[in-house]
Amino acid sequence: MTNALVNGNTGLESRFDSMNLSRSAYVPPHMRSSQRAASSPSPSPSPAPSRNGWNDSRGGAPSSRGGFSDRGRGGNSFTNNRVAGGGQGWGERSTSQNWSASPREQPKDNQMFGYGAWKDGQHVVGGRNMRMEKEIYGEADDPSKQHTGINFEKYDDIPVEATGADVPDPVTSFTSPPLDPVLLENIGYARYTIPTPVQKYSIPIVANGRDLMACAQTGSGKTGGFLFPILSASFTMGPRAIPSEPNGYGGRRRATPTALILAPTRELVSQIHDEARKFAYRSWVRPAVVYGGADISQQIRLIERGCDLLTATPGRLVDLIERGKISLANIKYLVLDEADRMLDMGFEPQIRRIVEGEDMPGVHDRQTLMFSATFPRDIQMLAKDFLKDYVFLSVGRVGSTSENITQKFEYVEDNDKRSVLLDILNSHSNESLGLTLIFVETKRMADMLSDFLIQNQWHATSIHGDRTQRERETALQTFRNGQTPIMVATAVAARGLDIPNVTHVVNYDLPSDIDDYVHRIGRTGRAGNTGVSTAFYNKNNKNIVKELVELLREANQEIPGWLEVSAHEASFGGSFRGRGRGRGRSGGRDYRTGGGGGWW
DNA sequence: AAAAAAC
Repeated sequence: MTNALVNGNTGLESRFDSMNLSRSAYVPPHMRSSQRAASSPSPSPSPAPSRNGWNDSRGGAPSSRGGFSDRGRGGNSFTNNRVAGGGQGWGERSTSQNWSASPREQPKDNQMFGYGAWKDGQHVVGGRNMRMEKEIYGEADDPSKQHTGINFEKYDDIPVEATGADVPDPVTSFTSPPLDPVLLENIGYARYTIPTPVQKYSIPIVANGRDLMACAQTGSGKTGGFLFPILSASFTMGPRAIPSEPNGYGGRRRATPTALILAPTRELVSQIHDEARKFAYRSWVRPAVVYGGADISQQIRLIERGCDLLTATPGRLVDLIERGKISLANIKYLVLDEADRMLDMGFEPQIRRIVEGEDMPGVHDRQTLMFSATFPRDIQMLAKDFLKDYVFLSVGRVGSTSENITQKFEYVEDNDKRSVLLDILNSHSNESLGLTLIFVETKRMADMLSDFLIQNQWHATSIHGDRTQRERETALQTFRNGQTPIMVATAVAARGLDIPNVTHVVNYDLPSDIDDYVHRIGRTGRAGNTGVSTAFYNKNNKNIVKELVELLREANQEIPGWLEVSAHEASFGGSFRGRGRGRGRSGGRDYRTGGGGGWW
C-alpha cells in the first residue's frame, strides 16, 4: 500500500497555479498544472546560430567540423559533431601572425578571433569573438547555461580541512596575481564571482607546484578547482618544450597535450570540456575531449587540430594512444576526477597504463591532482603511487549534510511505485521550471518507467548505458533545456553531472550503497540552492537503512518513525553490511596524519 | 545484482 507523504509535503499544495486536464487521472483536476515544458519561456534557448554562424567567418569550413554549430540548439553539449576539440584549433599554436590583445587592432577577417597562441616564449592573446562568447558562455538568462553557483555565499558554510606539509594559505577571491589576467577575464565572462572553498585552496596549492588529493564532489566547484590553477599556470608558463618528435607520426602530427583530465563517464568528460572551453578562451590552450561511443576518426581529426588540455574517458584514450594519435610525453598536469568511481568501474588497469605504462612524465616531473568523494584503501594506494608530498583537502558535503536538500521518505511497495510516482509528480508540477531526476536500478526499468510516464502525458526521457551515445546526449540536452523536464536515469547519471535547476530527485529504487544515495540526491540542491529528494523505501532496502538514518540525523532531517523502527530492526536482524567495508561515509580524511585509527 | 566503459 501507499503510505503516502510520510515526511510531510510542506506547503506544496498551496502553490499550484494553472490546470491541465490532459494529465493522468491520479490527481484531481485542481491539483494539476500545465506541462512544464509548455510554460517554459524558451524550450530551445538559442536557435542554432550555426550555418551562417562563425563557421562561415573562417572561410567556408564545413559546419560539421567545428561543432560549435550544433551547440546553439539545446544550449548544451552532446552532439556527435562535437566530439573533440570544441571546434577549436584552426591553425597551429604558433602561427606567424602577431595577435594583439586588443580587439580593435584585430583585422576584421582574422580567423583566429577567440584564439591565442604561444609564440617565442610569450603568450599572445587572441582578440574577442562575440559569437564565440555567446556560444561558450551562453546568455545570462539562459537557464540551461546558467552556472549553478547562484547562492555562492552559502559556500562559506562548507567546512574545509587542508592537511600536509606547508599548506599554502587559501585565496579569498579571484585576483591576479595569483591568477593569470587572461584567466581572470574568462572567469568574469563565465560570471563566476567568488571562489568556492575547493578553489580557494586549490589555486595556491597548484600555483606552488604542489600535488593535491581532494575529497570533494562536483557540486563543490571542483571542476574550476582544477581548471583554474592549471590554465592559469599554463597561460603564464606556456607548453612544455616540444620533444623531438613533433611531426610525422603516421603521417600526421601526434597530439601532445600539456594537461590531461581523466573522468569516468562520457557525459562527465564532455561537461568538463565545456567548462574548459570557457576558461581557455583567447589563450594558446586548445581544449579537446575524447570518449567512447562516438566516431573516433572525427575525434582524431579534431585533436590533430589542437589538443593542449585533453579531457578523456580512459578506454578511448588508451585506444588513441595505441593508434599513435596521442603522446603523453608533454604532460605537465594530470587530473583524476571521480577517482573512486573510476576504480569502482574497473578502470584501474587502464589508468595505471596511462599514467605509468606510457610516455607520461613521472610523478616528479608533473603535477597531479586527484579528486574523489571517498578515500578508501584502493584510492590511498593510487594516491601513494601517483602523487608526491601532496596536500590533502577534505571538503564537507555540499548536499546531504547541509540542509539544502529536504529528504523525504515514503514506504512504497514495488507494485505501488508507479502510482505513487504519478502522485508525486503531480504535486510537484507547480514548481514550474524545475527539473525532476528519477533514479532506478536497472536499464530495463529506466526504459519502462519513461515509457510509462510518456503514456501518462509527461514529457520524460531516459538515460542509461544501453542507449546509444547519441540518445544519451539528446536526453541530457532536452532535460537540461526543459523540453523533457523529467529524466529517468540509471547510475550513469548519479555522480558528477552538474545540471542546473534540478529541483527534485526521486529515488524510485534506492541504491544499495549509501554513497550512491548521497551522490544521487546531490544532483539537486546544487551550490547552495535548495532541493527536494524523495525516496521510495521498502523492505528490500534494509541493507542501507541504518546508514540512511544516520545520514538523515547528520543532515538535520526529519526521520519518519517507521524508518527508525526499520533501522532498529535491521541492526538486530543480522544482515547488516557494516561500515567497515573500506569506506567511510564522510568525505574521508588524511590517513597520513594518523588521527587515531581510521575506519578502514 | 546492476551499472559503467574501447572497438
